[in-house]
Amino acid sequence: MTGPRVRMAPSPTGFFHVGSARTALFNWLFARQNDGFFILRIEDTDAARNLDDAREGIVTAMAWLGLDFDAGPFLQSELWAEHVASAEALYANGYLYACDCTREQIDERIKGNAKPGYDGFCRDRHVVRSEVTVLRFRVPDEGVTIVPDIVRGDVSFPHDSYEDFIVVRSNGGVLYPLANMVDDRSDAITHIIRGEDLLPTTPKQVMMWEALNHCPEVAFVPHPLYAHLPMLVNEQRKKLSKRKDPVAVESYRDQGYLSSAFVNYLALLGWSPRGDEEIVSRETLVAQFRLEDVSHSPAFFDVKKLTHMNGEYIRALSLDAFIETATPWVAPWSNEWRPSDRAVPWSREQFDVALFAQVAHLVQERVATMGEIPAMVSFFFLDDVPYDDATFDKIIRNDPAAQTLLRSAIERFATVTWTTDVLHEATLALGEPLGMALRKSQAPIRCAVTGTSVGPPLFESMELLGREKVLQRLRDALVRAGA
RNA sequence: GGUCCCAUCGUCUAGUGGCCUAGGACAUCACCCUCUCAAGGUGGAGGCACGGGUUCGAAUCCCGUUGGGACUGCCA
Repeated sequence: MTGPRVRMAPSPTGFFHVGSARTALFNWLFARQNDGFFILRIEDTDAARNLDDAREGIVTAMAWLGLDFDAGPFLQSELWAEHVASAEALYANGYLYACDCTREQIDERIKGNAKPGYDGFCRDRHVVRSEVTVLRFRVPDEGVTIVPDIVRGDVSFPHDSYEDFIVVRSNGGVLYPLANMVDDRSDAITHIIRGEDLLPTTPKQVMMWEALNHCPEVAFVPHPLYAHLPMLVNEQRKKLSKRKDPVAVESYRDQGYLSSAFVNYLALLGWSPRGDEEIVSRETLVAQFRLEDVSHSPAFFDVKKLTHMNGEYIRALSLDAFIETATPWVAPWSNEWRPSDRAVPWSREQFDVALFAQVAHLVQERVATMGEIPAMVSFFFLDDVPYDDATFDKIIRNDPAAQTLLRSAIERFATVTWTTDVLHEATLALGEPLGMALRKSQAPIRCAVTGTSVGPPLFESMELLGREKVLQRLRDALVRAGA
């Protein structure tokens, strides 16, 4: 295995962030294309945030996205001893020094300073380590650190813009920049592909990586290359916020976005396939993806476009595949997995699998997400028609002509041959004496039968629903209208 | 404030000095199709932030301005 070694290192929050998903995807594409090795590592160093379910959530989301990893998931906390050993090596070789300043003391001291941040007060005080001292990294006073970045080229950071940052907490805990970097060393990571928000802290890691390579007791590890991906932003052009923006991958899955469409859309954020076609297979993604081609500017996560693409993917499904895919949304009780927090409007007894199979083709081309299906077909399964009151008033209650048409429809439909075509012709004929074109005459019937003015083709729906139910609904509508 | 990143239609992007009268996609508008709604088809409107250079020639290279963003924790 001579290919690159990459890793995805999400922190365990309650859900999988779309930004993490995009980062994971780009790592995965890079690894798969180059016969590389992809590692999943969960950054659970901060004990307060450590959640037991988080690991399972991340693994589940990765599986849904179809991003398989070659090793892991590892927990960063399990490598605690190595982090400490690396910190001790840095300390022993003079790269770290102890500091017993409190936040208050520092703030007081630097109040008037032009440059914010720690002032290096303890650099040469040889403070004795204790449970109140932290370990700080001695940042060179002059010079720059260069971050080699595949996306942006070499980025140079002046040392004097960095304070002597804390590496080890007073309680002995090793902070993220070191822990994360030590893990990358032990995993022999060759390419660090992550969000641009990490770019400013990268020089710290580069400095410490180099320092470690200079420690005689530490094995030399060649420096990795970086690829900082452009941020995913909201409409306000701010970094996607987990509080204000819809960023949970799980919620997109629950709403009925297909993972294939989701992945395809994610790939388009900061990258684009060759040619004019944006809907491309996973294989094409793997074949064409280039880190060098990743764009430099932030990308807005546009749900509208995602939704459109999802509709295209749904329509491209075979009818059988569509029915199978739809099952969790229409018959959640029959599946292992079902969308969370999604109640179906009908009961298990009311639902009719065979009928749904016949209805499916009518809705397949009308929905953009699987979650839209129930509302569109509920009138097939519900005993009481789910009337939309405003529509009912407008189309039937306040329209005497519509009521007249309904009466004649009841009479006519009682004897007519029960097929789509005949129903179509009959409705056309019913409207003529009233001076109603078909688009006008079908409206009250549609409203009476389906409860609303929009939906699947009416006459096919009526055929599938059956004569008895249709006639009953027509009569009920008149009663409801008080006519 | 400091450091760094970024800048093509409203949005995602193609474009790597002449193929650009700037291409595609989403959104939007119009028309067609049509039993509603979609889908589909056709067409339209819409962009190189600004100012200087470099060059025979700049969306493309350089500088500056402006604008946006990220980071700046004993979080990750």
